[in-house]
Amino acid sequence: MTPPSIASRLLPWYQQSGRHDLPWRQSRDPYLLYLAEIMLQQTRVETVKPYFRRFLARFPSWQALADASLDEVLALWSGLGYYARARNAHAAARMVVDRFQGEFPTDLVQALELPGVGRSTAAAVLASAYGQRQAILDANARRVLFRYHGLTGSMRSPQNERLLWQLAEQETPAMAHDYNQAIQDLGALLCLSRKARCDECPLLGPCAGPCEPTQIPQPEKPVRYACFLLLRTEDGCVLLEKRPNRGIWGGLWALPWYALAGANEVPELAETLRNWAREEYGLRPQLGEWHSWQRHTFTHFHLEYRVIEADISVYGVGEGRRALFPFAPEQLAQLALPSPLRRLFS
DNA sequence: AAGCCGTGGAG
DNA sequence: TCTCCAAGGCT
Repeated sequence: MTPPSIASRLLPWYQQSGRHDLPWRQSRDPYLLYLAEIMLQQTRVETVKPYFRRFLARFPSWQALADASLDEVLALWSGLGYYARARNAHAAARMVVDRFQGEFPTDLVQALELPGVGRSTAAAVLASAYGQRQAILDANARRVLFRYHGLTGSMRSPQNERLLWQLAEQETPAMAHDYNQAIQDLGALLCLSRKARCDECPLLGPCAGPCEPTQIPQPEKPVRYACFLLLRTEDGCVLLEKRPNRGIWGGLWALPWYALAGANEVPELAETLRNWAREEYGLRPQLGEWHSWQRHTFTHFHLEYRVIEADISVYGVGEGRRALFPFAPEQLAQLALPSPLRRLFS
């Protein structure tokens, strides 16, 4: 007892009610479509729009992106999050230029060789850029297919994962480009995760209804504590260090991060910080004002941090184990900074 | 396979 | 204030 195909009802609705004004909707440029797909991973459309505009203006082609420094790429990604996407996009552009003759692959297997391009992203680009019949399975398509076919259990269970991909392939018509956009619009506009607007849905009837996947209880996020050292030189520069490409804020510029065991004040914390600054960075800062506690939530932990101001009179690069670089206040806006630091400096 | 990787809006 | 979650992919 299989329900009728989704496409027959979905496509007319899409023509009428779809989001046809999105900046990447009209183009068939593989580079532009690729960039949109990467930025949209785990990220809302409205958040992406201004980043997409700026990024495309500065890096309008594979070649432009490949020629850029990673530092500048990250600077334009700053605030968008999941910075591995930017590092991967930079590497992918170089791979397209060097290995694929400057063209996004037309073959799914080759597209999957690009770092940061998984099955759904590759399929989305091949469908929209080249008109191929390729099925996507993003959060929207997942939710729509899950409900339409009345699935039960967890969305992410291996069984449902296989089943959802199978359904995605099965439902995707030859006009995959329009269908892929349409099912994403349906998920974003009507088939919402919390309150599905079934009364307006073109799939009402054959759809099994707004059945919900069984929620896997998410483990509580642990809280970590830290203080950030805001070091200023006598000529007003701020000292920043480049974070390693792995881990939180990979490749971005940040303040020295001293991990604390807890939120409780330690009597000798100032002395500890001075010793740490000397051993790690070769500095002898004069500590100043504490900022108030702030909370920043990452994917898998909360960070409670406070900034402490500090002045240094003598500064030389390379005196400690870890390098710090001075930046004048007017330079900071152009840097690849994580959001909390962009706020701090603004 | 499950943990890792950001951020901001919605409720 | 807090949790949830959004055009996922990598290790």
